[in-house]
Amino acid sequence: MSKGVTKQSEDYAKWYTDVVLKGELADYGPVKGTMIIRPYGYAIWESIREAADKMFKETGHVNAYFPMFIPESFMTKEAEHVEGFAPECAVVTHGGGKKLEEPLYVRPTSETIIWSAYKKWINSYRDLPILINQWANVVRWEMRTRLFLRTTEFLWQEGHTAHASAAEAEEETRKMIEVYRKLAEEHLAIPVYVGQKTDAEKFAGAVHTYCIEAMMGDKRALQAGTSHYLGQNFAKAFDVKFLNKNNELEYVYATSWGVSTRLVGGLVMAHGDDKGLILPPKVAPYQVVIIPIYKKEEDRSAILEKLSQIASDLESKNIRVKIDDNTQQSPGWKFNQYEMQGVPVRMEMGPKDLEKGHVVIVRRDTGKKEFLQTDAITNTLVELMPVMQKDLFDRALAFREAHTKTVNNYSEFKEMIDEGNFVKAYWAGDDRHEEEIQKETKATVRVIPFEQPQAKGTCFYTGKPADKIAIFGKSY
RNA sequence: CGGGGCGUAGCGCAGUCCGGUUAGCGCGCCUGCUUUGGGAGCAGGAAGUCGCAGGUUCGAAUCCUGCCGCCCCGACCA
Repeated sequence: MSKGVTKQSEDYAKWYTDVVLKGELADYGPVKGTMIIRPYGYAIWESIREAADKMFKETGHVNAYFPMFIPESFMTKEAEHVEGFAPECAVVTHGGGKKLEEPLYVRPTSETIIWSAYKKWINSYRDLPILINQWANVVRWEMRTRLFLRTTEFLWQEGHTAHASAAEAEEETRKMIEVYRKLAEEHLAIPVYVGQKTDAEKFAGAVHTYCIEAMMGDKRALQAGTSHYLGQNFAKAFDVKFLNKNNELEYVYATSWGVSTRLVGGLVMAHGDDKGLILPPKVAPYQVVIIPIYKKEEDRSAILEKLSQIASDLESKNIRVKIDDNTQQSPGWKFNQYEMQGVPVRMEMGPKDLEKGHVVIVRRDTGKKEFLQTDAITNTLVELMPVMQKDLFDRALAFREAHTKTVNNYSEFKEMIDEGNFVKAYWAGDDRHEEEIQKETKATVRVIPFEQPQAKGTCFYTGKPADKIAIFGKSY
């Protein structure tokens, strides 16, 4: 196995795979498209999960769990939904050594099984809203898979809420896309465009879909989270009605929303460089890795004693620390390994440092080295963590802004897309126009941002008056 | 499903065209000694149904036939 990772400029896709495999985030499973999430990668997912779960609870949601097996008859109840999902579903036909009377779909998402339960639970407006989230695995038989970004089985959370009015459900849909924006920007340090999907890109079964959309290091777009306003589509399919305050029967209004382990892939591609991963402090399994350097046994014990003191001091301030005193690898090997794994800060201490009462600190994002007096370590690092978190966000934002171009006509559009940019332009086209553009340029409307300019304009493609701008890009 | 490529040690590969002793190399792994401030050195060692099945041949990783699997590009995809 070669030492480093492929350079981004040489082959970005290879770079990504190298970082994920050699950084020990994940490995391939035995079945095509499946993924083993290794402890280091899983720790990153756990951090994302904890942050998200906290926000869900703060917004009034509770967790529950629904079965993985869905009767075939459920899947076929919502026409658009079945059309969208049936081709990519795994189906169980046998159980207990016998052919099943009704095939069971392995959930690709849980709207159907959850709404079949909501039918039992909802009678009156007094039963609403229901604000349930579940953490689960889902299966989609994808043709082309990539670790974290698109795998046959993946982990995610799916919120499924039921409401007594369209307005309330719409408010929930918006509230949750805002939760995702915060998760991406404040926790993962990934800047995102927030807005609405076009009809061509929306969820199968939704009235409309909101999303957060991020730019990766190769300037391609990654859909990082979605929140769907489902209207009464699933309530009608599963006949879920409630008595409103006027004693009238009405179909229930629904939302669903999710983020997945894809976010881990987004994290890799939003911040990584030629040395590997760069983790924002908030998601890093350990924020500081401490590497002792010594030759003689007496140096070793003195250095380790000092370092464990420093480590427990940092831990008392809630900084996650790992001391690597493994003697099998050289310090140089460790430097490279932890850089590949994106640990925010490295601390070194050798005999000379111990003598002088300082340590060496190296920031992963800038590579800058500095000496720190031992009594200043804790305060300095406590202050450094939020600074690094912000710097990473700012850097990603500056990169995205530098590669988002505004255009006024189709030839400019093609040129800018060809160079790999996001394109921002007035848009009044429909599904058909979008398809034409995709055929010619591979780019699609990633999102129609909520944030819009005051002025109206002219659609760059159809020439019609347009009151919205859209963000186009090539996507993962 | 169409086009291209690849299956040889845990990983990455050479050897295949043109059949011929005991199938090599790098990394990793094991043992020992020396090392440790940017992927350590030396010595020794373990590890292979050459993707599977059949055929040709005195002899097959190598030639022939069939099959299986994987990767890349395209189609497809929240």
